[in-house]
Amino acid sequence: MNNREIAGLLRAVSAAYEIKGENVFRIRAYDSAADSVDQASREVKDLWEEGKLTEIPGIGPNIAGHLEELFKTGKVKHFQEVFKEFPPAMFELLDVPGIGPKSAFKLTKALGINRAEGATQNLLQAAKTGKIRMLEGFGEESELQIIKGLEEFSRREDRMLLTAATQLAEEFVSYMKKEKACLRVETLGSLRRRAPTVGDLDLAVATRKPEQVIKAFTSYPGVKKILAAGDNTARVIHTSGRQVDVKTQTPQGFGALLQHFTGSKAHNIHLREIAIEKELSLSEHGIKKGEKLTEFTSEEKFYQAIGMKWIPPELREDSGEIEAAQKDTLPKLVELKDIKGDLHLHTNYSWISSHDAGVNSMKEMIEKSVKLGYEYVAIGDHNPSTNSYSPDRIVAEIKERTRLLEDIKYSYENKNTTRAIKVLNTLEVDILNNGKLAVPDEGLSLLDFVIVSIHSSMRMGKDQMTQRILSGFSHPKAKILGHPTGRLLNKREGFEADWDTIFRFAKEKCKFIEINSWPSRLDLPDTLVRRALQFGVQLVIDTDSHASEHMELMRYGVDVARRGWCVKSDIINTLSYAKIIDRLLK
DNA sequence: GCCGTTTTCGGCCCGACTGTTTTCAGTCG
Repeated sequence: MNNREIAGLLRAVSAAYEIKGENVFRIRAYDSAADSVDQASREVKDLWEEGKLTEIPGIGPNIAGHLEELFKTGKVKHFQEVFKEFPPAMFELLDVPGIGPKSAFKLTKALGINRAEGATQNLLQAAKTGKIRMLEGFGEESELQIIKGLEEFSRREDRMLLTAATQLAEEFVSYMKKEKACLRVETLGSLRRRAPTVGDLDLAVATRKPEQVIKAFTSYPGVKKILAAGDNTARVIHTSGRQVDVKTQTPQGFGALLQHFTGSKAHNIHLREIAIEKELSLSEHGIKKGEKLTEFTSEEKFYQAIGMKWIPPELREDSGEIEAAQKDTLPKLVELKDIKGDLHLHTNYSWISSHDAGVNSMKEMIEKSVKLGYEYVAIGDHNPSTNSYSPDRIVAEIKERTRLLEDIKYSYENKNTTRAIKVLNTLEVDILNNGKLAVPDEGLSLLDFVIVSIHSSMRMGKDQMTQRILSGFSHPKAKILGHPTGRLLNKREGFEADWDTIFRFAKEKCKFIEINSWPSRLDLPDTLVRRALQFGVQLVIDTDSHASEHMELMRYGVDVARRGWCVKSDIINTLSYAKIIDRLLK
């Protein structure tokens, strides 16, 4: 059972307890345990094997005992006992927008929908035949809401990639900025925290005329449906099917609004607990002491008022940032402008490549690097296909490519102008199933360094995969482990490996782990980035570009690094050329 | 059910919006 499934189970228990009228704090305990599991940097099952279950915040002796039983026997008797009173269909409805535990229970019970299979279809059928409006506590409006909710549920897509969310946000922000009543417009939520994927889009507007802002927002041509519109907030569905929320606040109170809706939920709950000790109450309106509300124009002042430094949004996940802000020990996070070169690119160089080639020439990729103001760039490609070439031929191909690159490189490295740039010769080389590299030593020796990656047999067992990676990574020329977990957001989980062992190895052998900036990768994931830092590992942020314009995606890799608490010195491609070749070529 | 550098008992985050209610419950973030 993976973390997502475990979190789902804990949420189901919470829902069941809610209907049973259990103690609200017990209900909340299961919810917060679920959130905590969702956010864990390691598999909960692994932590259990190491006897560290209760080190997960929100998991105490009781839930730990249940999870222990789950891992040992595959089920939890107590949970099964709890679930027994409820129609299995109920738990299927919990993910439908607008339906919470109470409604899910009432509906399934009253309509006799029992089976989990087809639960949502059966509910839709009941709604469309007017059965729901007859039930006590429901009416015509709620029946309509349920139909809408079910329709949204059935066509619900994955969470947006951060790139898509950024674009959609820009569309709304530029529209809202044209409305005179909007004094400031900012993004909120997971987008502002630069999370790898974003569910709903949240916007904040500073205004003295909220009604005008809400009107402008809900009448945006890209709005397909208005879900809610109050005095100060509104919620709509964009034509793309995405939900977009707007919240308004006066300029005097804008800092508190930004803070509140940037979240995360766990971060805010922790802040409010701290505030209570100071007899303060936090909300999106400001900070209350007794009945007296103090407003804040900026987040900096808001955080200051509760005794801590301003916290960069990327860190607001309640994973130690609040304590660090109180002690003024927050890291100075790496920034895009610190990056001095891209080390993982692909060109259209003509050999039969093991994987997709790029679309631009070596020269075009170098030109783009110059435009981005880089000091150096490593020109790479996938290794020649082992299916199409003999080992000798692979070496010959690399010789030929190296010769060509030397010529191009000469013209750039000797330019006595601002267009000068240092060029490195690299390849992304497959780590084969047996742990060997897909290029013979003689071929590797022609290169400055290589990036080694897994592109096949990703379902290998954890121990075998770990050994495979260590074996490939241990070659003296192998300096960077590319897109380490192999995950593809919304498509494929990363493969299993013992990351602690790999990080320990990387630290000891002076090897580097990649943060791949490709929007559907963002790999190493931020939680593992933070883990790597604990082992003293240095990382490299690359774009893995297959076209020159992809090189502009570097900021997304920087986002990941920032969420992983990286400072400049944790990232090797912030180093000068003289220093980085010392790391890569030695 | 969790948690503790004042506590191992007695606390536990805050508010907006909606619909179906005659004053509040449910859901959401």
